[in-house]
Formats: sequence, C-alpha cells, structure tokens
Amino acid sequence: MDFKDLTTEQLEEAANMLKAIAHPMRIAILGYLEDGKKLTVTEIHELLKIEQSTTSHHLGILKDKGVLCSKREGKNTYYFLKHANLSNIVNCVSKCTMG
Amino acid sequence: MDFKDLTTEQLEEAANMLKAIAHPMRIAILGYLEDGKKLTVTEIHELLKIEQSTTSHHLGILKDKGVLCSKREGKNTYYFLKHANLSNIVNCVSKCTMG
DNA sequence: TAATATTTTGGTTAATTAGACAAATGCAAA
DNA sequence: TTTGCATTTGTCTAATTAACCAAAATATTA
Repeated sequence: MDFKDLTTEQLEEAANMLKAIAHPMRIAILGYLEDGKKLTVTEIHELLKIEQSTTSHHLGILKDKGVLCSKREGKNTYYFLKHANLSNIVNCVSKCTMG
Repeated sequence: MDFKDLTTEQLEEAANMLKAIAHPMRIAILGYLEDGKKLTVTEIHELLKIEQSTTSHHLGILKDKGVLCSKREGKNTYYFLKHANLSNIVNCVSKCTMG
C-alpha cells in the first residue's frame, strides 16, 4: 500500500481513529477487548476502577471514531472492536514501550 | 502479551506515541518514512507542501515522543523511524479507513 | 569574517480535549 | 406504573494542541 495515495479525508479519518485510541484509559480498554471479547460499560468501569460515566464517555469516543461497535442486550450495552486488527496497533505501540 | 500488565507509565508512553502519530500531516510524514527511508526537513516540507517551520514542529513532536530519530549530516537533519514496526500502525489504521 | 542555507525555538491566538458532576434516558422486573 | 439499574448526555473549567510568524541557532561556503 502506498500512503501517498491516501486522500485528505482518509488521512483525517485515520488520525481521528488514532486520536481516539491515544489515551491511557482507552488503550487499557482495548487491551481488554482482544480476540473479539465483548464487555459492558459496567464491567469495564469495574475492571479499570474509573467512574462509570467517564467510562461511557471513553467508549463513546472510541465508537464515534470507528474503533468500537456496541450492541445492546437487555439492560446492558456490550462493546467490542470494529476491526480485529486494531489490536495490532495497541500491540505494536506497547512493544515499543517495552523494548 | 497481556496489556493488563502494562504499568501506568507504559500506558502513558504508549498514549503519547499514538498521540504524536494521530495527526493527518504526521501520518503522511510516516508514510514517506517506510522501509528505513531517511528524509530531511526540507524534503518533507516540499513533499507535503506545508510550511518549513510547521514541518520542523511536527518532526520535533514525533521525535520527542519516540517515534522518530534524527541525525544531522552537514547542513541537513535526516529523520527516520525509530522502530521499523511503527509503519504497521499507520498501515493498520489506513486499512481501516479503506475497507 | 560575512553571507547563505537549514533547522529549531518562542510567542500568540484559536480550537480541541479531559475529567468531574448532575441530569436525563432506556430497559426490566415487581 | 413505579422502582431500580445501566447508560448516555449536557455543562463547566482547566489543560492541551495547532498553526502561523518572527527570531535565533547551527553549519557550510565565499
């Protein structure tokens, strides 16, 4: 692939996705959503020990920018990765912080 | 790898790297630096048709957050990827904006 | 030394973002 | 319908970021 072929719109969409991911809490959230896992807002807020409404905000940002999808089932809303390979991004950048 | 094992510091470093990349111009810059390519500030500013000092600013951000390295040779400063696999990030997020 | 080319830094203003809280909405069971 | 749980939305202030321009710093050449 040749990135020089990306349009301005595609560059901005890509930037928006990365901007959505580029936050410690949101990276941690993605860490829990590998391999097609689906979690509710409450589960994530308990796992990460952050305010429930703050959790919802972060999930909303990730969904809005095309990183996550959500599906309501009864009282709960389950969140999960829109593209499986988005885990690679977190994977890759994490590797860089370790080596 | 288990992201739940990442420390707060590592999460923040990862977030800072992604934040540095998460900008249309900076994604475009990384697009030109695949495969170990090295380019000068002037070359990049001409390729992207943005102000020279703006280019330097963007490169400085990428270097400061550990995405790029630089090496001065004579009058010129060459910039290049610090980790080869950082191309994967741009690659991955670009794919998501195309399919 | 002086002049030129390349790059970095600093100052400014406008725009965006984070985090907290409160209020409102959606759903299910009694 | 009323109650309670889960989630979303709105509002606010503080902090961060972008882009431009001008000035300074670094290195080469005359």
